[in-house]
Amino acid sequence: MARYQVGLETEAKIIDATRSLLAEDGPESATLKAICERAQVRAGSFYNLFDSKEEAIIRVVRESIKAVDPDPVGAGTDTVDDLVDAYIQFFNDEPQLARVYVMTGLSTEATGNGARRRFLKHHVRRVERFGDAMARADSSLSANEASVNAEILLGALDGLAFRWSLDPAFDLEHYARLAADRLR
Amino acid sequence: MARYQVGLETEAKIIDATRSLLAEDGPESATLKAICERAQVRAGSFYNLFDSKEEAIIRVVRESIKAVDPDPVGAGTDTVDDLVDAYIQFFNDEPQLARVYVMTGLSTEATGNGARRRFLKHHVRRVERFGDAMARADSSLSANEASVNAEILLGALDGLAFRWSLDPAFDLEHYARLAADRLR
DNA sequence: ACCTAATTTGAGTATACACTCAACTTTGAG
DNA sequence: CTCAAAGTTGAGTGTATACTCAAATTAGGT
Repeated sequence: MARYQVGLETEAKIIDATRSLLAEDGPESATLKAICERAQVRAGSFYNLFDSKEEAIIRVVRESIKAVDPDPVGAGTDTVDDLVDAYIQFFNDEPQLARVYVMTGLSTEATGNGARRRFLKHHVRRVERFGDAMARADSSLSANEASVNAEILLGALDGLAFRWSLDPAFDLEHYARLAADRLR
Repeated sequence: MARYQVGLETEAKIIDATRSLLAEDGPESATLKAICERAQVRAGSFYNLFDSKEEAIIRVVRESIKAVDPDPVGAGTDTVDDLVDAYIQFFNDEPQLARVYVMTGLSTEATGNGARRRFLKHHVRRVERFGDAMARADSSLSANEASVNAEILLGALDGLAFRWSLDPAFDLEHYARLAADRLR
């Protein structure tokens, strides 16, 4: 039989609870008890929908990784500015997911050891996209040079994003644009 | 009565064990059991020397924060290159501590909530030092401009260091120098 | 209205964790 | 050598954690 509406809603409540907990205090605080309390659900209900706590956390982390780079199969038409704008917009529009991205992406806990590999793969993909955009903008750039430049720019963006996660008052948008201008 | 030699040695063994565990797998894996096994010490001995597991971890984290910026009361004579060199040297000479610096600095777990504040304070101090060096090198720079530039350069360095922690084959030295050249 | 499968419940299990302590051993200054 | 303090031991405590399951309830297609 197909799934019921209530089940889908419960699932959404659990994911919402997990996301907000991860964003507020990191993976350490996203215990089963905390998730269930916030979602207004009992443990048995959780395990009727998820195989493990990890599963819920990984879903949120994947969601955040996906959100930072919304169109990974882009036809290769976006500019560096487009990509930087998308990055900034992600932090403006989805600060909760953005915090999850920085905290769990950078922490390698709670999501087990595979998280490192997954995040690295994601990073390599992004370097490619940025590198392609850079090569398109400056035809005198070799593919390798473009890739190096992309690596540096992405390093700077991620470093500044971490800085923001330490102190939400940090004007990420301002600094990210400055960094992008100088590392073009 | 003064402390015995054996006690000091045990303390060192515990700190060594804690540091290597933190460097290998992050704070999550640095359990009391793991620390004691690696240090070849029983739990009671640990608690004869440390008030809590936290204490040992914080000692190592402090050690790493200190090592990244060895002379914070410098007489204001170092150049940006000096500072970047010191950063690179830290990662070359003390890769274990460097991993702890990146992983725990960026993760905010295991060391409680105060870790964020402490790390931010440390960061602000470093921005000042880099900013001062930049202002010294280019007298046309206002204090504020120098501080902004320092923030961007440090963001890039930290982002690239994180990249290295994901993949030890990443040539941090190369990229860090390139970033420093372009963000001077 | 009926009936099956989806969903919920909450008490219960197993385990890993940080930490304690009373008895014992070792250290090293006098 | 003596002896008090420093250090060690390891079984034991309490607690938080992730996870289970049989029984009860609810959803929704027919």
